[in-house]
Amino acid sequence: MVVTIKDVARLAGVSVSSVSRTLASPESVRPGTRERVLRAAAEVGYSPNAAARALTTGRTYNVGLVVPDLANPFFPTVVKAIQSRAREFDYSVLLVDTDEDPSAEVELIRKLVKQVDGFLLCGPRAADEDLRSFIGETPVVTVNRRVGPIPSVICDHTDGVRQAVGHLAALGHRAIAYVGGPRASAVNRERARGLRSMCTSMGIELVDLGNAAPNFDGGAAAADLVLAAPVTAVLAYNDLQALGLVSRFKERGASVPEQISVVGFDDIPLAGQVSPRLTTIAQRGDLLGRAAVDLLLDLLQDRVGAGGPRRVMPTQLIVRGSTGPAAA
Amino acid sequence: MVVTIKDVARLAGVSVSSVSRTLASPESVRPGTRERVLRAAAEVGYSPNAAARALTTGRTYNVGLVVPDLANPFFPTVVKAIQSRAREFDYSVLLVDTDEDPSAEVELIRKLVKQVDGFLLCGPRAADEDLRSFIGETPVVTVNRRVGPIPSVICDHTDGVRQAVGHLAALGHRAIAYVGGPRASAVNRERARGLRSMCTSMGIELVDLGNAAPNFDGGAAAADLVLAAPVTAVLAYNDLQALGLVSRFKERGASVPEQISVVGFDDIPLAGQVSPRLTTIAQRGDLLGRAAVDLLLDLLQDRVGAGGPRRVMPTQLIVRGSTGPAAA
DNA sequence: CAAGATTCTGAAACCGATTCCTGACTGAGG
DNA sequence: CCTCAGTCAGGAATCGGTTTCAGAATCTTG
Repeated sequence: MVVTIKDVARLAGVSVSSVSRTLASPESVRPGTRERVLRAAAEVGYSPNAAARALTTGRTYNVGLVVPDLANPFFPTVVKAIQSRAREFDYSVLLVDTDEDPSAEVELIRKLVKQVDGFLLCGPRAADEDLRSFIGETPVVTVNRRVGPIPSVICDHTDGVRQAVGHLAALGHRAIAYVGGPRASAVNRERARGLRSMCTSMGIELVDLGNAAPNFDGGAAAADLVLAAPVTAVLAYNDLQALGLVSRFKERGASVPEQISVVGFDDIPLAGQVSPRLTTIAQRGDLLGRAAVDLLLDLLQDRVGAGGPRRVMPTQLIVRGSTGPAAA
Repeated sequence: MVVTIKDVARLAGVSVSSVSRTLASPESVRPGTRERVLRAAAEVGYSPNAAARALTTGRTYNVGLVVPDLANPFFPTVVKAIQSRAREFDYSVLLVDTDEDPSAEVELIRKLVKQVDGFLLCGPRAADEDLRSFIGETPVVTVNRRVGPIPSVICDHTDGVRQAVGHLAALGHRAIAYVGGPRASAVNRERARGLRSMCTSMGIELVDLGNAAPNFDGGAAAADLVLAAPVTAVLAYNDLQALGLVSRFKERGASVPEQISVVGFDDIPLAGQVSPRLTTIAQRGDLLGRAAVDLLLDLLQDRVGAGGPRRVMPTQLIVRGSTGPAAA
């Protein structure tokens, strides 16, 4: 049988109120009582029923975590960090994978709204107005996306792009291509925008190759477009794409970085392990996840964190073997 | 304000019981009433409070999902499948990543036990007796591990090993090495055991290189051991290790598969995309996850599935470029 | 059309906690 | 020794649903 607070109360010879109080704020109860209650609780192995607690307090101690695609190695890093940080505060994580589907995303959030105290939306794909519709209803923190007044934790992608373009320019590249990610991805839009303005200001020609799937095959498919374009370097939306590019370049006999330089995004674990090792713009998924949890928890406590409702994390260009001087 | 069942009842001009009934079993209520209730519910945008429901029914509609390490690309596949299958039945997934720590695993399960209807334990690392201690307390399904009478969904790793050894033997290999995974991994034990018996019966010499970390670096570290051993082929505990092996072999100037053949395990997405493409023993994480959810849900309905409390999924050797005829 | 069978509906108990409110007890001070 | 303030503990209401039970409404049937 399940043991409830009543069992503990009976065993300790006190009322349920006293048990509840003892567990919630031990100092509000006399030492003798406290002693007996704790002993009784330990004896029967009592642990409170989360549903009952949620019902009275209105707090579930759950957070909803929404990711577009767990198969993208960047997200597990974030999810791990979120899960572990949330646990520290006794919060559990309800995970939802939307498979890059904006409408599924909205629907799933709707369904979960009563089961969680708030949401962490990683790279949400839904439209701004849909996301905005949740404000007021439930606390939300977006990760790597900025939507109006919604608190967010983002990486400074613009700065990352700046570093990458600077790096390529220094290597003598005068024309570079960009392989885009999902149209619905805010990160993609921000990178593309940053890239345009950066290239313009540095006098570098930018060839936009449109949107490709944010995975290995998407990159491989785009590789031939790159080779057909008058460029000596290519930036990919993420590392998986970059790996796909490199792989297809090899097949086509285009050597990296001698003939073409490749820059990825994210610095997934494998990026530094393949050959050639991938030059990439790193974002620290673990820091991102941790900061997102902290921000959401601040929100839940009604203390808007000292850092305000948005936090920006640095990005860093990691130069490895996939970039080199521009081909003549 | 939040809308409750009372608001719906008032608006529809019926009692809360009728609203509850209408939503739970529409056929038990007169069409006219049903009509009004549904209209009212839609109008105010009612959705039931999960905590309240859990309190009365004793069912949370949550399942606990425990994985050792989400960063291992095999697990996201499983998690995605589990999440999506669970959603079909309106179950939510509480995700826990134990970071390969057996004691954390037990502790986390304990903490979640009141919040879920049951657990899915993917490749649990805890000791048999610890896992057994949960039986009776809460429904549990283990994935890729068999513990006494606990219902489980596993891949036929022994058969996978059989296929791999047969493949290598046919290629003329007479001595092979095995790079092990985590000591706490049941899959590792099963593979090692199957490997031993298979090699014995086929007259192939097996060199056990002990346990390595189940990731790229673990494989890279083991590569030198492999080269120092009198073998012409190596089986790794998983694909990440295999990739690490290949990478380090390249650095050492040992060509794959000419000088040494490499076989991985799992068939993670990248396995078919690197060069040389990895020969590997595939296990379908998606099928595994889906079957695990179905089994757990059967358990929760007290109908032990037609397939009984254990289900075995096939494994399949995928022959690609990393294996070839044994070096002379 | 009345009586009995059947179908629907509403009132109320209940799930397991939290928390407000009140009364009992304690100790201090006069 | 009595009063009063302050501390501590218990009773009861409450959260938002589900479900049992009994009575009301409807339908059959003779």
